[in-house]
Amino acid sequence: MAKRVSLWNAGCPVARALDVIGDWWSLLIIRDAFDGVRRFNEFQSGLGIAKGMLATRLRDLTERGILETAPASDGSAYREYVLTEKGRGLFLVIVALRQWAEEHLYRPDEHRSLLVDGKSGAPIARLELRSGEGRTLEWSDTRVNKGVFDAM
Amino acid sequence: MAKRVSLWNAGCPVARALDVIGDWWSLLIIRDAFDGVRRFNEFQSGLGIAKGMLATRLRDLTERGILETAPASDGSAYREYVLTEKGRGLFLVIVALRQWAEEHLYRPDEHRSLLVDGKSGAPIARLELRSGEGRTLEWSDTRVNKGVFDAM
DNA sequence: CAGTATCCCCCCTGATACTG
DNA sequence: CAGTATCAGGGGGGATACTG
Repeated sequence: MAKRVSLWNAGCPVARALDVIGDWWSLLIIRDAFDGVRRFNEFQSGLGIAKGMLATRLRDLTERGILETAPASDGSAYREYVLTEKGRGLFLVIVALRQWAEEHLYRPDEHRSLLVDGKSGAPIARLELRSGEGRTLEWSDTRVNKGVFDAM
Repeated sequence: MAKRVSLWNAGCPVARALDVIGDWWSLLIIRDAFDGVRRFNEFQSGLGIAKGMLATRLRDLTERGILETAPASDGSAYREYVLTEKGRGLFLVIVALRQWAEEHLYRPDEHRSLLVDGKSGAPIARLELRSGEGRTLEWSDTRVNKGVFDAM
């Protein structure tokens, strides 16, 4: 973020997304926020990030509308950082990363945290790509329409 | 990648995934690979990345099993970089990023590329989180089972 | 606890030149 | 075209000290 060259205007949503949350710390902060972390020091000690960096990241994410600050829920004098609706929209990105890592980055016997259905406790299903009508698609069944979003 | 502090062993699949593909260029290279880019110079001119950086990134991604090299398909003397099965597994990560950006980072009238069903040309469906039995879930319906060993 | 302010190093990254 | 080598800078990011 705040990098020399921005791909914000590249017309590719992937590039624009990475322009906003594509640095190494942001998604980890967001992941922690999904796990219920709200306070500065919780983020700091949990991530092992330098305080200055964390302050910068929290400010950036807030400016970009992914986090917002709220008065402390426990009545203390400090702010809490919570995900906005826009921020919560990143949940599927986190899940996709998690599922890929589970399938390709772990040995079967390795211990890891697991995302489960809150009620049943059963693991959630693999994300699937579907057509508008609900057919399951592979990557090779898709194609990218370059900028053909004509001026309606 | 190759950063001072690695979260590889953190027991959180998200952290481990970011450790491997969490830098800014990697996902853009992978996105281009999904779009059919295979040659060094195609990546270089398409991304505007410095040649040295690109060489490093391609090497890293190859070492990590996300890309592999193949002899040029057109008979020329050079290598091509193509996604492995592990690399192709990142497609849903790209799609999730794309969908989030489309929903939260674009004005309705803004020009952008579009991922469509290769046959019908219709846009693909929004990814959905589902329980093992197929029920649609929200973030708030889930919980993370911390691994046995590591905190996080 | 929740930051801000400094210092400073290292490495990411770009630019350029060189090679096969 | 497909890289490698080298140099230079800027800022990411850690450590520490300081403040309310």
